[in-house]
Amino acid sequence: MTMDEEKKARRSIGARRNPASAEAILEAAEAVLAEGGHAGFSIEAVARRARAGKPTIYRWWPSKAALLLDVYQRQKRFAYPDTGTVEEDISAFLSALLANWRDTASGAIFRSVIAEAQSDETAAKALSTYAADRRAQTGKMIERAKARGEVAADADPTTIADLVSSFAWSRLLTGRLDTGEKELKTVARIIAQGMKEQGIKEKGGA
Amino acid sequence: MTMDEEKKARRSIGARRNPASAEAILEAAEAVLAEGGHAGFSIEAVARRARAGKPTIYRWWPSKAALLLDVYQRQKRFAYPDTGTVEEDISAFLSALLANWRDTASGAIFRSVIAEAQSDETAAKALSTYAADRRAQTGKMIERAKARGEVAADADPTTIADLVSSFAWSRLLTGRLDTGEKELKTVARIIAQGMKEQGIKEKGGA
Amino acid sequence: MTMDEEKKARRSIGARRNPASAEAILEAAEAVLAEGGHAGFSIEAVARRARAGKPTIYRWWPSKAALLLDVYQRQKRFAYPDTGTVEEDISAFLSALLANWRDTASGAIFRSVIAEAQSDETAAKALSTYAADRRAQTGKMIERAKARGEVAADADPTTIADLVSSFAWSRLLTGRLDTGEKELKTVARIIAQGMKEQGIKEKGGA
Amino acid sequence: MTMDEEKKARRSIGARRNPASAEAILEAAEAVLAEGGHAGFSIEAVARRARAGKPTIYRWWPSKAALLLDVYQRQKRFAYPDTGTVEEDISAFLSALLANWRDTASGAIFRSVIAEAQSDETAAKALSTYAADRRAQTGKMIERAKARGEVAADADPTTIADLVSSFAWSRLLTGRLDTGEKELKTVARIIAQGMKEQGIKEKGGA
DNA sequence: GGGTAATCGAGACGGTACGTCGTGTCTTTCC
DNA sequence: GGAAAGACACGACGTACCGTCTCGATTACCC
Repeated sequence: MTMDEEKKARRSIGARRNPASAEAILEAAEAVLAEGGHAGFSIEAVARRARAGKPTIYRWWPSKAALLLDVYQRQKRFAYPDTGTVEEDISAFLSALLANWRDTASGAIFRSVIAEAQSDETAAKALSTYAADRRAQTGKMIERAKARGEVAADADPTTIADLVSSFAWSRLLTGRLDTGEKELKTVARIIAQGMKEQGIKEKGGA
Repeated sequence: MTMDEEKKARRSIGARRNPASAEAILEAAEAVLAEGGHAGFSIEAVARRARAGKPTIYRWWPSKAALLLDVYQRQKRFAYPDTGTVEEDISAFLSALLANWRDTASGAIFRSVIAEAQSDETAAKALSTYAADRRAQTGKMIERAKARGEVAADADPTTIADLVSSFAWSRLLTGRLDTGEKELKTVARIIAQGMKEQGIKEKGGA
Repeated sequence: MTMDEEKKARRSIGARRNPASAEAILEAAEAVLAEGGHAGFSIEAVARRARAGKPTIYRWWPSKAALLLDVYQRQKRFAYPDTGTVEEDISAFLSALLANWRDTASGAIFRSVIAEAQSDETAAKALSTYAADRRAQTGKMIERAKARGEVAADADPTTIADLVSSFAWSRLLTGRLDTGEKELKTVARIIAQGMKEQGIKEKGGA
Repeated sequence: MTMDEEKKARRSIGARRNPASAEAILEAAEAVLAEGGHAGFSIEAVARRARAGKPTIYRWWPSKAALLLDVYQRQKRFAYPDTGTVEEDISAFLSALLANWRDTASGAIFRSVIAEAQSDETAAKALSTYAADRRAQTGKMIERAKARGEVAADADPTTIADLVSSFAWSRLLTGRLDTGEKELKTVARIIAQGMKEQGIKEKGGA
């Protein structure tokens, strides 16, 4: 079936987008990225692998960044942990995130998105939006903690979330995804500890 | 002077590196980056602008990233603060770093370095070495705090330094260098607070 | 017209070779060779002059020599003589060949081809193929003579053809294309005479 | 001894040419040519192999061609055969010449000289002189035959010699030095036979 | 139900940049 | 002043992709 569909070159299905081609291109892009990393990722390589014409790609994705983003969107997300304490939540979150990046193509893909965003305006905007959304999601962990009274009332959840994901980004971008559980726990503990007294210090410091 | 010196093509000054060429190449690299951004930055363009041969560049800088890093370090003039408390040290450090990235070309340059490192293996290595060095430098702030008894004895200075610089990287890479002083202070406080109790928790957790 | 046609950059005309590009490249190659000689002949220079991309040249001509050979064959307009006797055929052939080399650019071009073949393997192959083809063509003169009974039945036409063209090559390579008709006739006579008795001797020698 | 002399870098021996360097350069040039052919032959490669500085080479040999010619001159020549009949003389000469080119570095060297002569004026002149000298030498074989009455009185020895060596050149330049004895004998026979009747035909043809 | 229009794979096109090699010139240091 | 050493500006090498194009075949939609 898959064979019948993909063995022979896909053809036009009339004056409209062929979903099979779109699918094949996204899959090929993911595979190319997983195998060769950002360095080996080129429209040519994707077209070759997808047995698609370059113009077909350019028709639907105006830039490398657009394709990259679409590929990243296809990646499925893992669930946010809810362990009962914010420290363990953070630790589990970091552990799951790094493992996901390490064990699937997501890591390579996200690295590419970030890299692309440094020179491509569209990618930058998309990444910015995406990151803000993630921070909001991650912030919910903090808000839960706040509701439990684990965290100072005036601590900003998104700033804390930012701190957590910054750490993960940094490990991704410098190829240190094999961070041990112990270090992750240390980081989680620092952040969790730091949040507690937040309010008191704020008053005193101002 | 500059004219007289640079008008005619530089020549070899014997079997050793010509500092004038090195200087011209770094200057040209900076200029090319400033004008065309990361996208327009190529060894060819730098060579053209510096009136240098490509092999001269490749002789001294094995990769695009190595050159970029040199340009970055050449431009960055940056003093590590020593205020007396680790919280203020971190806050001042972040504030100065982000301001430096925001107000000079060095932010754009460092973004390029990071982007480059995502596709080029030698670039990754160069960045890795550089980042480790920076962590060690930043770690000294933490060690000073430790000596003063501000920090739990078994807190790892480089992990803390990593957390601090991760935050800065993340702001750089997502174009949020205009972070307000207040937020920086918050971040500094969280980390500083978190470090205090580190030891106790570690014992309990182990 | 030529202006209108060539002023703007040629484009692809679909997934097939663009004859206009091929033509422009061959013309440019000829011009470059005429102006700079073998020393100044480079693929880069041809591409520049033809306003063609280097890959377009490499796509169709695997080596410098292949391009040179095409230029040579494009320019050489050359009819094999058929005078009725092999001696006069050879004499006329040599005379016409040397005159063609002397009076047009083709001599210089063919010199380049031979020179190129001494260092480039693919060039050597290209020349080898071409030379074998030429020997076969020239050999037809001998075969006609054989049919007329002018030549011993077991004389190998290609060996004879080789002897004839060797003489021409040697004159080309040592810049002695102004060989007088008389000497050419002498050479033709020796070879023609020598062929006659070939068979008898061969028997005796074996 | 050779070790002691060559192991350590040669030094200047004062304000005059160091014969050891000249020798080392010529030997290196020969070796490079033998190993890599004309393609691998470069002043750089020779300098590397001879452990000599490039300027030292340029000081004494103004061009690649000059060095090449010097290398060729160093090759020792084989003796001209004198078998008693011109046909066997020619056959033996061709056989020895091709074997020499095939079995020693001479072949590669001479190919290079010829190639170089196609673009370098100096080399062209030197080759021209050398070839004329060789023709004169080879011509002596013919003159001996003439004295024995084997050859028509008015046959020009150098033209015949030219025909013979042309054949050899052609085989060298097209990489066909493994020509069998039989074919060489055929060629020798044709030329020898052709010379006999030379005079008679000349009269008739004129 | 026949013409039009947009799609598809394919791959050539003019370009730019890659990283390497060789050129011939230069200068310094040592003899 | 010769020689080793090696840096220098230059420019060609052959390859990889870029983004654009034109092609011929293939439907779906609209008159």
